[in-house]
Amino acid sequence: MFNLSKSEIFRGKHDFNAVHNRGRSFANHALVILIVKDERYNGKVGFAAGKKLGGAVIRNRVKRLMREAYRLNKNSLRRDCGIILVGRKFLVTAKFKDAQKAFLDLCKRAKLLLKSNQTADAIYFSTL
RNA sequence: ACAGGUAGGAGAGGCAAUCGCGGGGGAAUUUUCCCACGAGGAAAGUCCGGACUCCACAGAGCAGCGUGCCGGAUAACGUCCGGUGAGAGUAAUCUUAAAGAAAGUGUCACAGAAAAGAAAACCGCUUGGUAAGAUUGCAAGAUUAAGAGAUUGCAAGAUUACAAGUAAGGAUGAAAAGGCAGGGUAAGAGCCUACCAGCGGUUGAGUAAUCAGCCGGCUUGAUAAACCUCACGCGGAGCAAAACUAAAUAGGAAAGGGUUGAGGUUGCUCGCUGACCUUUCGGGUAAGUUGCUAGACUUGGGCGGCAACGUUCAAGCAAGAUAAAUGAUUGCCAUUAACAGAAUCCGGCUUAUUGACUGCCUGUCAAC
RNA sequence: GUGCUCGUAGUCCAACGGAUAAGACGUAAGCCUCCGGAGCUUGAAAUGUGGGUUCGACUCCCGCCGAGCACA
Repeated sequence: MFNLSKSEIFRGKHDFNAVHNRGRSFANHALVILIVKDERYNGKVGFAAGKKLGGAVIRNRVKRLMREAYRLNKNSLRRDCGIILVGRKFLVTAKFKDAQKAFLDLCKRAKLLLKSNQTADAIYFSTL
């Protein structure tokens, strides 16, 4: 249910450039979302963290936070587009709950959420 | 007890549950389940040294670069260990690119007399008596009534100029051609002597750097992290190395050069190799597999060595990704805790770093 | 992975091993003006950082920090 395997994540310069050039962007203090509406992508996602944020440890942490937020909520998102998440400085010191909240807010603004579904938290706790 | 020095290990989360990630193994058989494993002391900087791969299994000379007290360790090193000299500290201890300045060249600002040929005389000191000469003494003596006394000669002579000697003293400077004391001298000077420093020789100790003793002559600025000399070392490129498989209109086209030798082999000259190379135009790929982790390996013990380390025995297998794997939530216990993420692999160096801990040593104070 | 270059006032730049670190623009104060501008005068302001060599270091050497470039 909450798997996120390699085949669902963008690989290579080619895909990143394509989304970056054609996509629409939404941003808040924590992260930036780039979206391209294309059914071929089938809900693939990419994670990025620039060198400005810090060293390898910090960039890894930012990417992990974003991936966890995406993984736990991906069933309530639309699947007919490709997404790239770019980390911002807030995530360096943020806790997971704050990161997830920021992510969901941004998804609402980008109209990525499926209306009929329960909230992500409800799904999460029902599996426990 | 306080202060300091030094060596060292460990390096902040642990346990349980749930959801996930990476490659591996197994079961199942087409997408699931199970199992164990999964970042560091610096993984970093890329500052050195190797292994490995390809180019002659790696060649010669010059150039270039690096290292630089001595001995040892090591695969190797610019690393480490032990020792010597020099410097710092009351001491424990620490620091040290520490060969050669008598092969040659360069530089040494300002100041100062002089800054590198044993050179140089500004002040000072001494001698000469060459020149000038205030003044003093003695003698002669124009003029004069006398007092006075021009002038001349001889002697002494402050002082000035000149000549010569002198580097002990002053002044300048970071540095002034050994230091200090005595003798010596016209005044001075290694001119002579003792001690110290340095130089050369020699004897002894030590593998050696070096140390100690004796003798000798009598003294040589600093800088080589300036050029340089000497000794030693270094062939080049790097896992995007290298090999294989596949795909792409696809072993493309044009011009130029080429077995009378293209290109490669860091720069040049040789030597070696031996068929492609360069530019332009047009068009693409940038995918997979191997390399890829069992090794100068890890842990523990014995033996040798002051030590670095070597050797031997036993046990063990411990990441292998490729937009690149360690995270999230809850509970309990600790506690609010650093720097930080493998990318072919090892040995070092350097830098970043929380709160503590352990061993040994030194100094001061107190008590016995 | 490999190789190379560069760090000097707020900015752009100079500077043989000899210092009080030069210049331009900007900036501060004053003069001038009814006010401002222009002009004139006078200032302030720097060697990325820690060591070493040297009598003396922006300069030479070593270690860090930062910036940039090139190749595969």
